[in-house]
Amino acid sequence: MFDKVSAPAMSDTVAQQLLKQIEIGSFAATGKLPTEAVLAQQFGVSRTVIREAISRLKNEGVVEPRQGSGVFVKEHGAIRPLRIDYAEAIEPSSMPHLLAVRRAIEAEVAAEAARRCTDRDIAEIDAALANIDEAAAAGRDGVAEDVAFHRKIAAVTGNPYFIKTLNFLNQYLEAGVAVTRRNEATRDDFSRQVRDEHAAIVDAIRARDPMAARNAALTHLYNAERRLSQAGIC
Amino acid sequence: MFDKVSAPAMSDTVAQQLLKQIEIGSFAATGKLPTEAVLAQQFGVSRTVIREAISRLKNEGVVEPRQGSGVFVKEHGAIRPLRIDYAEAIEPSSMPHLLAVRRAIEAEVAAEAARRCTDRDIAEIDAALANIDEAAAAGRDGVAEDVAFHRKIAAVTGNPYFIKTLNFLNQYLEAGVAVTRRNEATRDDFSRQVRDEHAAIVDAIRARDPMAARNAALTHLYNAERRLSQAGIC
DNA sequence: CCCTCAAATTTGTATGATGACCTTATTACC
DNA sequence: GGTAATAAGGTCATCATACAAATTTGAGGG
Repeated sequence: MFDKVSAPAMSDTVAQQLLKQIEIGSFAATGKLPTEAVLAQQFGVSRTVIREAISRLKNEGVVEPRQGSGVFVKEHGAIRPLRIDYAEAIEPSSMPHLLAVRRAIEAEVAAEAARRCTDRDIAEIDAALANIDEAAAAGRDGVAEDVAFHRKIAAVTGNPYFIKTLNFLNQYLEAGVAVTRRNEATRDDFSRQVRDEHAAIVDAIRARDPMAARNAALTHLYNAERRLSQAGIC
Repeated sequence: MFDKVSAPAMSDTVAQQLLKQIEIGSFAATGKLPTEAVLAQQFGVSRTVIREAISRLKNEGVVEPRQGSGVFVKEHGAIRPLRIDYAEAIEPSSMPHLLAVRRAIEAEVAAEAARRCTDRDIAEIDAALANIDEAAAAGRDGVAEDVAFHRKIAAVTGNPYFIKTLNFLNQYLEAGVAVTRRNEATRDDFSRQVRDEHAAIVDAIRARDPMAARNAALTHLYNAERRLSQAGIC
């Protein structure tokens, strides 16, 4: 019924572990993976599972199997895009990891925004903040306004990669965020807490205090994670 | 250059054709694909090939196989990977922006590492740090060792997305890092400064002090940016 | 009508075999 | 001795079969 419970899937875990080893550089010496038979023995699974795992890594452009020769790790001849497997990303266990990345970005975004923001930027951020309250007052969940608020702050940094990265992460976090906000809407203490945290970020930016802004953003996202876990998301 | 000639690879073509049929909506009626056995017969291949093809579509989030039930097409649309145009990324003006993203990640990585590291992790990080000195003593630039050091710290966080993101960023920053390290090697004050900054990060992690680790990492990367600009990179 | 439970269906995994292709070592020839 | 042809072994690609695990289905009993 609920897609979460269904699939630990051996080939998935093997692919994950292999990818991790590759990224760490375990096979950097030879530039190629052990044979399928050896891997099967190491992982304690059949060659079938190993082959499916390798097939995925091939599909992702991480490795290139050559018939008769071996499975070679592809050295980035081409720039490899940052891609996160959807099935893996929506696993509850992945949520804290994705949130950690977002936390890292948002913290630096806040600090950078505090350094570079103009008076006009601050006014726009204030407006975005007010929009969240309006949405709440209107009975909407305010997910879009919340996203817009954070996006506005990212925009004032003038760093397009912050925005890109956050947009990318939001693809995976969106569902969780929506649930949290719905959850927050039903609890006054949560709702007020989020408001205060947002206000703290804006205040620090307004004061042009990068350190305070960073800490405020960190606090906000640590608490967001806590709220998520209390909501049973992760 | 012409690596394509060798392997059309049956599972690839099957996956392509299946994807096309799915996009056309051939299975929209039932919402699920025919059984693997039927597909094998239709395509005139073995079930192995069908399974590999389906495995890829699953990996791409197009379908979701459920044991005992069937292979269902996921109405969920395309997740867009994070791509950065290479020509844009290597422009000097982009370098500070990419560095800012890296700074964000590294700071959180250091904090997280300080929280979760075991004694053994610390020993490995120490070893990675020593490797940099060894490389320097041997007259090498130590780029690989420097990268390995940061990667090791990222590894102890247990967060695969940190590693992925850093690897992704390194694709673009690699060149700049190499130049900086060569530049550092020629200036004792730079070299010593980098050593001290690295040591500060490790010390904070050893002390299990997330805040200090974050600040040490931030300092390191702010200074790295300064050194880059003094070297005329950006 | 509903509940239980067993059979049928379907994907997941394991195993063995064969072919295609590559690498390496050996051999034969000059 | 050097070089090219050849043989041997290793490795991935595919196939075929069998069994396990999970789900769906349907029959039977209350």
